[in-house]
Amino acid sequence: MNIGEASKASGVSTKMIRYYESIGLIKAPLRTESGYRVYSDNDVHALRFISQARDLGFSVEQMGSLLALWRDRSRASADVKSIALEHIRALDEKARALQAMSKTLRHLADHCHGDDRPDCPIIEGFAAAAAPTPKKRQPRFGVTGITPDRAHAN
Amino acid sequence: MNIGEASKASGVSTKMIRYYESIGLIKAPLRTESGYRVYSDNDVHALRFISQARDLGFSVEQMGSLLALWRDRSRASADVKSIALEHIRALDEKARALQAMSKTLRHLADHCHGDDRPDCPIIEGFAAAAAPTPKKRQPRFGVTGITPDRAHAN
DNA sequence: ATAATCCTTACCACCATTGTAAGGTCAAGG
DNA sequence: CCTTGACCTTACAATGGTGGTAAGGATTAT
Repeated sequence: MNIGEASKASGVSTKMIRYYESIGLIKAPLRTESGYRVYSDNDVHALRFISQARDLGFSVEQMGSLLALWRDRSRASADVKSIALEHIRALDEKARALQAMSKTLRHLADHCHGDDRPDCPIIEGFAAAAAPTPKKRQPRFGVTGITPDRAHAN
Repeated sequence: MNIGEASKASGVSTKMIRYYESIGLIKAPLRTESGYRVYSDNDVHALRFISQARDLGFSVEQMGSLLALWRDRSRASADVKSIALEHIRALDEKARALQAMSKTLRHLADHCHGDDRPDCPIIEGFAAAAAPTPKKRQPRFGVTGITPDRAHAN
């Protein structure tokens, strides 16, 4: 299986497959005479694993630990479990934060008339809410799906 | 107010303030004789607005639209509302996915012996789960709080 | 044989953010 | 008045993931 097929089979772009290899997240596969990477079903498996974990919000770095455990089957499954539990906690926490955001937003939206009067509390809420938060910003979040109408246009 | 004070007052780093200015998200402030940026309370307000929106997961691009609405109070609040609603939807969806993930992980963890036998189903579950998802990857998520033990070490 | 499609590497761009370096400015204290 | 330290200025690099592009070789299909 060459990289294109592996990509299709795993849902990971060829770009990212090579990238993951380059940072040592996956091991360098064998090559054909002519230098083509050759992947096994197992590799695809790993890629799908990665894709999955990525979707779950694991950073590439975090996946390193997970993958290490996966690869080295002799590692104690207790390790896996504890890592997983830690992730679960982080996951839940993130979901909670997300819902809090949603709730805040919804609350504001509920009090926004939705007509053409410019006194929508969403914006006031935004502007007024936060105490100067000197907390270090988390890695960005990007809940996409909003069409900005004039961003960067200045 | 110079940039440092504005930063402290708004919770936005001086770096980012300059960055936001450079991409036109905020307007270039007046300068002193010697070139120092001078900010007003209003500017701090806007910065806090940005900080807030950022925390809620709006991308800088998205904030462009929000900010435009904020600045131009005559714009229909319906615009704001629809943007917010769309964001809420995305937020909820993400939270849902996160919880599904957490649930899966927890389920797997529950069936992981936690001893030193290497047949922990977490990893198998991960690897097996996803159908090849050719969906374009969302901006990353960053469920932080896990210490990778050997990432990148290959 | 040739064309189309794939592969390879090597770059560059993006976003949001932080860091660093080299220099100018300001306020306080000696 | 001069030094010191904290601030400001710009400019440039790096980060993590990801996408794009280009130049050249390999494979496949016609």
